[in-house]
Amino acid sequence: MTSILPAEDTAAVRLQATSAVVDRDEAELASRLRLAVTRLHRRLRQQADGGLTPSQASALAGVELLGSPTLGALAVRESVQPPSMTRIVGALEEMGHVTRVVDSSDRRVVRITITPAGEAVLRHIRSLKNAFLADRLHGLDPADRAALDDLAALLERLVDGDES
Amino acid sequence: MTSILPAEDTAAVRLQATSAVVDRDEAELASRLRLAVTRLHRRLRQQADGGLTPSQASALAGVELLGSPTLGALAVRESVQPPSMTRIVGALEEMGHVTRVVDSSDRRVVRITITPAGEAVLRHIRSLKNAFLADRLHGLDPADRAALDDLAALLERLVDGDES
DNA sequence: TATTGTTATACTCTATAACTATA
DNA sequence: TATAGTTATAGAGTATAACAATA
Repeated sequence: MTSILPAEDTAAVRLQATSAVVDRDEAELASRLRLAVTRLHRRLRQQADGGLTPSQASALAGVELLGSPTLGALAVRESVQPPSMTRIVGALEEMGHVTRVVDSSDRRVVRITITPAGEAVLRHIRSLKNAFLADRLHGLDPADRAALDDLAALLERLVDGDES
Repeated sequence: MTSILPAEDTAAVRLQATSAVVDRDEAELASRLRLAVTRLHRRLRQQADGGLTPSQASALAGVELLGSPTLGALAVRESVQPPSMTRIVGALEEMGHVTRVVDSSDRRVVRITITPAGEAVLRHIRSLKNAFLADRLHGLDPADRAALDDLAALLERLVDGDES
């Protein structure tokens, strides 16, 4: 088993970096990440793990994480417009994975709550071993998995915004 | 400036890992990556850097990387079906970023070649400093950027498949 | 017959605009 | 008037099926 990480050391390059070089490198890195994410998304799109599309799975995880968010708050987290979230939540509700409850103190507001069935689906998704990515990751040594943990954390922070 | 990478060390967890735990961790990691990529893709979708959609930019980069690939080979790399690639390439051709040339030895085959204008667009995209991701990455210290370079390489390998 | 790519058509996801209900 | 969410409609991206050209 070989390491999934490239062997080359970039320290020498960094030592001679000027500010302009740093800016250029950052822009190039951003471009690489963007292209890789675009292609990976297409691969992931082709499978509906646990019967959910990627968007539905992401929204359901968001409902769990945020804890009965309003539809609007969920739309913000998922970077979609409210009408799009109405549709996604409608599909999840039809499958019995969430409930939509009108807020008693402000009846314009709808709160989305995950159901036990929804929790079960999330557990199922998180345990899938034969999905595209799980297959790619299978059998990595601990060092590579640690790097991947970092990568996942990084991607999550990049999406959520960097308030630190 | 703080490090973009998480501080916690996962080594302790790994040391006590049994095979079953490793499998479960891999599945969970795959799930995290999938959800993060889904949401990040939606953020990236909202901007058309350099006048290209993410799909067009990815295909154009693929043409440059593969070096005048056939339409079919490009479709495989981009994980889309041939009819989809016909459309993407058609758009790129209309913009003058690629040319479609019938192969002389097998006239069923179309070779896609990047034009000087296409190369210029790729350079432009790679130098954008105010795109969503570039903005997120701006100001990282060299150590973090080095880590990010590795993570980008890892992400690219995950998409391309792991033939090592 | 098999293969490469295109055309025709339909589906999914998301967006904007207009609307309803509530504040 | 302003806000939260929904409905109506349209656009982008991709897929499958059927087809044309070539091998």
